[in-house]
Amino acid sequence: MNTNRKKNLDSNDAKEIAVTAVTQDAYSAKPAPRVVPTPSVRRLPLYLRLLRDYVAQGRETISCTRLAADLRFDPTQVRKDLALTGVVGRPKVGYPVAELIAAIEDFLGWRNPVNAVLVGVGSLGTALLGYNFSLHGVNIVGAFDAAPEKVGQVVHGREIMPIGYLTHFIQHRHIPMGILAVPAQAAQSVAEMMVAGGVRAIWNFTSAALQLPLDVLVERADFSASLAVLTRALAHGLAPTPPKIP
Amino acid sequence: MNTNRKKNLDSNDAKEIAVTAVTQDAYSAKPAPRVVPTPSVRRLPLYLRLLRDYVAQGRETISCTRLAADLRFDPTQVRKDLALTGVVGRPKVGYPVAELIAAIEDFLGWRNPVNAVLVGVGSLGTALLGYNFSLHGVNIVGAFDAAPEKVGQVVHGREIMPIGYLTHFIQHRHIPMGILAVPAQAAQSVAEMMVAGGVRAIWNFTSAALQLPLDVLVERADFSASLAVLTRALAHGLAPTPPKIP
DNA sequence: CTCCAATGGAGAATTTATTCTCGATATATG
DNA sequence: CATATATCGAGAATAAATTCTCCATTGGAG
Repeated sequence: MNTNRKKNLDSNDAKEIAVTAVTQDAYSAKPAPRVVPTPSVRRLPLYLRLLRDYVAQGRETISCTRLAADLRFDPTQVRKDLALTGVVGRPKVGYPVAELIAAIEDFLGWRNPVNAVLVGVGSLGTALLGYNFSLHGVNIVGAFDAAPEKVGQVVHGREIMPIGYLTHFIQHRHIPMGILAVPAQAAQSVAEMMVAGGVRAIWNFTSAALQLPLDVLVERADFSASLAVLTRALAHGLAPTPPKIP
Repeated sequence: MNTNRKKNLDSNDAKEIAVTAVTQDAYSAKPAPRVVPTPSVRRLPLYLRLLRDYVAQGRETISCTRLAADLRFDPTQVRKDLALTGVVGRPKVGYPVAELIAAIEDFLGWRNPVNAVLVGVGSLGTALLGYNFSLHGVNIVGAFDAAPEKVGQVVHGREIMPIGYLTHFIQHRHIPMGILAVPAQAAQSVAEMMVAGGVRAIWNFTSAALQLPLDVLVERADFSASLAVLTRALAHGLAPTPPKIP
């Protein structure tokens, strides 16, 4: 009964297709739709990965039929997802690969990485520090840990700072994102420090359910959800193999 | 149009509530529903985590109202999710905590862990080997890597074996699950080896879109999906802060 | 013992996501 | 130049997930 937040802006989204640049470029961008399905956002990186492969193979255009076949998706779903980026395809040809890549990166904010801090330099935290997420929209610019013996160590080029500095560091450098890789018991209090510093989003690798202000976006990344899907399927005679007899 | 696999058995699921053991236990199990929403399965571990906290606090029963408040979920959603386990609650009291825990673990198959092999002992693979997933339904019983210098090393108590042994190992020990933590370029070929060995599910930490038989369940665990949600939100003025004005 | 308030259960209603259908368009072919 | 066909775009139809509504039950208060 409460979630009427988009009711007031979903009435004017169907009447402004292809008004811009009808003539010259043919691959013209449409205004991006205002409301975006989260599952589509999650799928976009998959397209991106594949599109880069196509570039490596020298392709300049790609049809959604082909994309769908490679991903085992429904072609219509691919079209709807790609429509989010505003790139338009051409009949009989497909979408321009290079433009699509750029548009997806733009859409996801992956051309302008945001800064982030990571807290909890255990085995997972260390692994995360080892990745370079700058092509995925995130730069980890600080690492923190509660264990005094870890403070001062340098892991993957970053010196570990004490938790006591966390809030001030975030505040002072205007860090918008925190990565939580601490033990579950510590999660809530560390998350609160992050929020106190002004973080607007948290990537939560712990199994804790965080209690935070509603305007802080928490993305759950702990392993138990996907494990649940896998083990449940294996225990109960596996996913019933969608028959698909069209 | 094709997915009519449940149509023929959804007619007889509403008329047999609380027929078993009406008198003595009161917390009687109902027959589990046949079709299960995946989002619900993903949420079950969250309940489990919270329920264990409640046990630690000495609670014996818990209302879905309270659970929902702690998780910021809708109470009805909590009820529907818990109904999957077959545990029934009592008005004015709530659900029996201990029974719920057991029922969720059973439902997810977490009381009888399945064996799994892990391939790719890089930083992420090493971190995964360090976790003990046996309370989450999985025992990693073998680790493999392509790099000759890693083979023979012992990581978190497991000796790394050469990739060449992978298929035979899976086949011989009837391993139902593979964990993919290799570089994306190697993902497809390693996945095929796993499938050749007889694996029925793959936990895929790579960014590759695997092309495998449809009866092999692939659960995507790579980081790009959740990063996409986070960075897109941060780039475009964040999740519109659900106003919640009831 | 009777009434009240909290609660779970079931199904309906709504919202969200996916898939289907159709028409338009651009390229290739003859 | 005319025609056939692969493809996209949009909207409709379907399916899935979430939320709402109502009712029955239970324990506690008076």
